This record gives sequence, C-alpha cells and structure tokens, in this order.
Amino acid sequence: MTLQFTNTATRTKEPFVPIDANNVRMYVCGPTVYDFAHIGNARPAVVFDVLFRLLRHVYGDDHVTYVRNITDVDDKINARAKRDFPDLPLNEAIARVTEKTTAQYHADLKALGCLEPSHEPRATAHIAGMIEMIQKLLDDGFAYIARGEEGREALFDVKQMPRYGSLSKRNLGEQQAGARVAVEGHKRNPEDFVLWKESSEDEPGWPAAFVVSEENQAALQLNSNEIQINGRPGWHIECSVMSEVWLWEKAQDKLGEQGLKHPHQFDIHGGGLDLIFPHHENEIAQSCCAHGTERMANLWLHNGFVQVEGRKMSKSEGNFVTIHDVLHTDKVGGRSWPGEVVRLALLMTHYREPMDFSVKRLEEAENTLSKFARRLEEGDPSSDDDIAADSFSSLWDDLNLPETIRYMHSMSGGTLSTAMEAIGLQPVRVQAHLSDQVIARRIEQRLALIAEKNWAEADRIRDELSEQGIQLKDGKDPETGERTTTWEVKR
RNA sequence: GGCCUCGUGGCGGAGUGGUUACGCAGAGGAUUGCAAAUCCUUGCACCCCGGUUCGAUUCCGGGCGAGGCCUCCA
Repeated sequence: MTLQFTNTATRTKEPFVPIDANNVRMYVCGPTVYDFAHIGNARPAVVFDVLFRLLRHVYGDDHVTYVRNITDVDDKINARAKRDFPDLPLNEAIARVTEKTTAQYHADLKALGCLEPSHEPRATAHIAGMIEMIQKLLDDGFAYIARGEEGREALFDVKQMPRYGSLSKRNLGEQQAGARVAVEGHKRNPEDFVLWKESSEDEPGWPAAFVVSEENQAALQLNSNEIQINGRPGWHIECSVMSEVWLWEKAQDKLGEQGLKHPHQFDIHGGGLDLIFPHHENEIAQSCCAHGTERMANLWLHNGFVQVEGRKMSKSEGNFVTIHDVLHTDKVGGRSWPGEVVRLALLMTHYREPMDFSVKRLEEAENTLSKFARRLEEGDPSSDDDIAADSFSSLWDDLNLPETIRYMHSMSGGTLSTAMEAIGLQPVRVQAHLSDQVIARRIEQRLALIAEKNWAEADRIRDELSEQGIQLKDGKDPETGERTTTWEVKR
C-alpha cells in the first residue's frame, strides 16, 4: 500500500514521502479564540485528527509531530474583550476571552474524539520570533514600512516574490477587476499584506524596533534607519513563525541525515479551503523568502466546507451551529447528540468535498454506530482480515473515509474494533444501568408471563427495560422452537 | 471580471472505457401475541450537447447549473 494525498499545490494525487520518516511533521491552522467554534471549524480538527492517527499508525506514535496553533491575538478578540468585559483593563479582558474560548475549544474537540496535537503554540508566546522574521524580510528586501491610515505598518512586498500566487493559482493584477479591493495608497502593490501594524492606546501592542533600508528611510523621511513601532502582528506571520519553531528548530533533535537535507521545510500543512488564499499563500511568501527555501511544506491539504442548505456555514452569514450547541443543547433536531455521532457525521463525506450538515445526517451516523456496536458483539469471524486491509487501503488513498466506512459495514468483532479505533471512534459499548442479573431476572419473569399469555404485564416489563435503555430481542430457538430473549444496550 | 472546485438513484456517497458499489430511507417477505431487532428479496441514477471509440457515466471540447476564493472566515 502507498500513502497518497491530493496536494493543493499541484492539484494532483501524489505518493506521500516524508522528509524524514523518523519525524513526520504536520501543521494545521487552529482557531482564533474569540467565540464558540462552530461545526465548520470542527471539520478540519476531526479530519486532520484522522490523518494524525493514520500517520502515527504508519510511522509510529513517537515519529509524528502535529502542531495546531491557537491564535490569541486578533482584532476580533479585542472587540469581544471590550464587549464582554468593559470594566477590566484591556489585557486582562483579552486574557479572559482567550482563556475561556480556548478551554471551550479543547472541551469540544475532546468530545469529538480528537487527540491532542503534539504542540499547541499560542501566537502571543511567539511575538519575538515574529519581529525577528519581519526584520529578516526587511533586510532581504521583501518587506517595507509605510504609513497607513491607522498607523505605520510593515508590509510584505509581493512583487519581490515571482512565485507569489502559485498555491492559489492567481496572477498578480488579475484580481481587482470586479473585486472589492480597498485602495490603499500607502502600499506598493494592492496585494501587499500586513506583517506588523501599529497599535493605538486601546489596542494590545508589543514594542518592536525595525531597521529599514535607506530607500525606505528616505521614503518615510526619517533621520534614522531604526523605527520603533508599538504594534501587533498581521494575521499570517504567526503561522510562519510557529511552524518554523515547532517543526524545525525544536524538531531538529529527532531529524536524522535525511531530515536535515531540507531545512526550514516540513511535510504537511493543512487547513480549510478558504485559507488557501490569502492565508497560506502569504505564509509561503513569508517563510520561503525569510529562509530562502523553495518550499514551506511539501504537501498542502485542504478540507471542504460544511454547508447549510448548500451555502457555506459561517459566522458572518449567521447560519452556523456551534459544536457546543450540537453536543449540549436541543437546538439541533430537538435533542443533544453524542460527540461520537457528530464525529462520524463529519467523516461520512470525503474531506475535500462540501458537506451539508443536517439532522438526517446525524441520525444516519447514529444508526451506523448502533450497528457497529452490535457487530462488535458478534465475535471475531475468520477471513475478515482482507476486509480490514481494504478499509485501510482506502484510508491510505487520500483519506477516503466514505469508502472506509463502507467497508466497516461488513466487519465485526476485533476487526471492526481495530478499524473504528483507526478513525477515532470508540469501540466500546455503553454500559447498562442495570446489572446483568437484574436484566436476566426480568427477562425470565417476562417469559413466564408470556407463557401465561399475560401480554399486558409482559409488555410492561419490556417497556420498563426500554426506558432504562435496554432493548429486548425476541428470537426462536432453532431446535426446540421455544422463545429466547436476548438484550442489548440501546444507543 | 479573474481564479479554483464540483455536478451519480428520494437522501448520503464510492467507483469504472464495456455485466453501474455500498449505507439510509422506501416496497415486499420471513419471524412475532403485538412490537423491536435480525435476515432475505426488490424498485430507483451517472446535468445537457458534440467529439474520440466497436463501446463512455468514466477521456476531450463546449454548454448549463451549483459552490468557493479574490474582504474576516475551517
């Protein structure tokens, strides 16, 4: 079997060859922590969790490094902090918002069965690294400082990078025609993006000193080539810095000869489809120009959107459902849903395809899990190994989960258990509230009542057990023809 | 306007140059005191038009349709 994935950078399916099989490295863009995460945000977390599990399976648990960041500096966070904690000092209010939201995010993902990533760096812990990278870009002529309407900004000069736009297949200058691009006179090119921006008194800021070129100094009419800007990072630089720190600087110990051949590069970069442009394009620009590399990551993976009635689920559209709502309230289908059901619902569609989120879909996932739960009980028939291998080969083939789940329908016992674990579904039965003995006694009583044709009382026992989550199953003994009753826990 | 995806039965969703998976729902049956569960059987599809081909749902071209990005967004 060969691991292969569809690479957004080439739009083709390619065999996966890690830079160093001893340490396969993956970065996925995490949340900006200002509000509850919605189901759309859950999809990449769940999808890349399956990939993480697969890579661990293939290369070994200790040979995969998965980094997913927390963006805890952002103007939306500032706005939320001012709204929710108007009486607190700004920094404290921001801390409250990010801590609360991060904790909620962790709780949500745990409920969805996601493993913790190897590292979960926070943007605010890497400000110094960002300033350093920006300076490098200034030094090498890829960036400049200009005065914008809201203060001074360090900007990336996209014209200095001929390859700019290659991931998203965009050509500079072709986008503006009907697009809503704000005209910002201080930029050298309309596509130039912010690396660092000056903060006002009521915005969070960090002191930074930048050294600019003579040309830049002259343009700004400054006496010195050093500029102090109390500011905050733009929204792309953090990922360039954190991936560099956690997937290169701190990963070098594990890298052998093979790994050292491609400095400042890693294997996989993932995220949602909407991050391709501009976010990932800009990350590539920053990282490749700062490090003088050809590539930032070898493989770019992007998941499709979760949709509601055919349209993208998003906060701005207001058509979103939070993970918390689905798990803990009755806002969806009038009831709450187990995390495992939500997880399977998110995995039933191929990760690159758009997916409509619906109650029907959740019900289908729940039915499938019940079926799996029953099949787990059915022992371990021989000759299932081929089926298991097939399910994994489909997983190896661009994470084809629909195909994998299809195979799982024909599995049982240990084989099914293994397959479920592979995609992060817990192959454990929900325990009955009643003990086996109590249930067995009630069943005996019911059989006795049936023998007397006392249907009312017999049905009462059946209903009673049903309320306790015990499903009775009547059958007939093939030899004696007598009624036999077994039971299982309803899910 | 530019660019990127995608179009399979009631729904979900694989796959293939030639007997068109599978799941859910539906229908019928077995079983049952009635149910549930289970098992069996079964109906229903490859957006349209050209082209290549002995043959296309699958390849190519053109339409039409849908979604996304170009502005914060998983």
